[in-house]
Amino acid sequence: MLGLTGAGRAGPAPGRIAAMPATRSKRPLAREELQKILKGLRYEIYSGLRLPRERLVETELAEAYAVSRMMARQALNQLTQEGLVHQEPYRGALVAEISLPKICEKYQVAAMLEGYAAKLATKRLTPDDFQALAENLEQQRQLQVQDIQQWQEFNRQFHRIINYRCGNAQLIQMIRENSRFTSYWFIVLSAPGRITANVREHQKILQALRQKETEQARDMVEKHILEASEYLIEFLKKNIPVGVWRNGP
Amino acid sequence: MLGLTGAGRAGPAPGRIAAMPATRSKRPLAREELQKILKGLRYEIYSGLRLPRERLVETELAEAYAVSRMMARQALNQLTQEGLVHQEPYRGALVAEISLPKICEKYQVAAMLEGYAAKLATKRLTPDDFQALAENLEQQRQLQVQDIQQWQEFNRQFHRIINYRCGNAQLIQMIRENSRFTSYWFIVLSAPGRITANVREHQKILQALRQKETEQARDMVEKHILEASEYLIEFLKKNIPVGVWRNGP
DNA sequence: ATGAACAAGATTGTCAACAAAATAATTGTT
DNA sequence: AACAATTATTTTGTTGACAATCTTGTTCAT
Repeated sequence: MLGLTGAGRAGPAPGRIAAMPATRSKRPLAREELQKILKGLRYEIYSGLRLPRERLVETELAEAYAVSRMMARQALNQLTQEGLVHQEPYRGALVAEISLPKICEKYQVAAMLEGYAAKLATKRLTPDDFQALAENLEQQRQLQVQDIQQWQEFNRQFHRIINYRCGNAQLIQMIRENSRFTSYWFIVLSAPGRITANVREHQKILQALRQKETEQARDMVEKHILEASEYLIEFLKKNIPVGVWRNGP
Repeated sequence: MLGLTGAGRAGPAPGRIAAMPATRSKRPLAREELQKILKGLRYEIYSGLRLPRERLVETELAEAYAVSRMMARQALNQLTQEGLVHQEPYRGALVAEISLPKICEKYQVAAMLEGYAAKLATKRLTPDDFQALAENLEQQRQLQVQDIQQWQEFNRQFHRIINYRCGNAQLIQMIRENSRFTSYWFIVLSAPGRITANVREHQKILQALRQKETEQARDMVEKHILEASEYLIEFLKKNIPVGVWRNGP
């Protein structure tokens, strides 16, 4: 066995002057390259640039993103775990199919996660948080109907304040991963008229949180998200975007 | 763009007689090798054979499991994503530290997930399922106090029947991943005396499910798991196993 | 024509050698 | 002897070549 025994993590290498002032290293830091191709691919898939069932050839990706094939490979593995890509041995990777039932499931999970987060948060929200939430709501109310982009940002912020006060890092992690998916589709929810309803629900949620009505707060958040998702599903059924299957795997 | 356009997934390669009857291929099918080292490492970490902060050197693992270094590498990446291993660039991999707060979080998440699953399951459980649940409970009741291993199996089965009827594949997946962690620690719960209490709670849960009391079923499952976890935490506080930190990162 | 055998090309999976970084051991200086 | 600088060793990260597999295109017998 090696020297590093138990707790004694040897500090930074003792004798070593910082020889290079700015040029960190010759190698381009593959950690960042992986993030680059991951972000790029996620964007391309979510935004519809890469359609479901489209092939993702390793060499092509490697060239397109100017990374090694191994990096592309690793990125594909990661995306497979995230559910965006489907892989089969010796047959390569395709953009995963998105089906209406799958979207429903994702939103159901989101409702569960954020509802529980709200329940936990009732015991941990600070006066500062309530202040921030109230200000956020006030800004939402004053918003014009056409500021969809802006409202979306406020909406995300509102939920984020609550979620991040749940006190459970695992849960926060799960919410973040899940909402990587849902937040893309959320844009459709911003149909005019739907915004005012949302703001009203937000107000009720804030009220419940203030009065420490844990179960009520949870119920409200759950229903809030489920209702919004039903709206989205209804919309999608009428107006299916490219690459969404009605009843997929 | 390549040939594989749209839906037309070409079937299995047309002309090719099954030349080799049994010997599938020369290569040992690395897919299975990866599972081998993954399972082995998970077991070693969970069972305490590998303690937290212990170094996991790629070459050593490769030799120990008779796989290539790349396989060991891949396994470590996977385990890092699962949270069992901690990695730092150019410094290697250590067994992740387990802290009491982390265990609490995992159980809280389990309670949320399975509670919601129970809620959803009330609308989908079939008469056959109820039959199976009732039989399971009967067997639990007739169990002797010392049959801890056996009872654990029944307990897992009971919850599995409910969870798998939630109708949400995403949720099932999350439960499965989470319980990879919790199910190991669950063994401690089987303190004598605790079993009878558990069986009583199971009975109440079954009753609520039968009467389609969705919210009540959910509450009960949540409390059921949280209570059990409190018991476990209490036990761990007094009798900390090697490799569990009281307040870790 | 139809469809099976075969060959050619493309793509994925794996491994081993090499480069970069970190850690440990050694040497030299005060 | 204590500390800094250097060298050596170990370990990780990456690249490129090669093998296994799948896909496609062609040929040939029926």
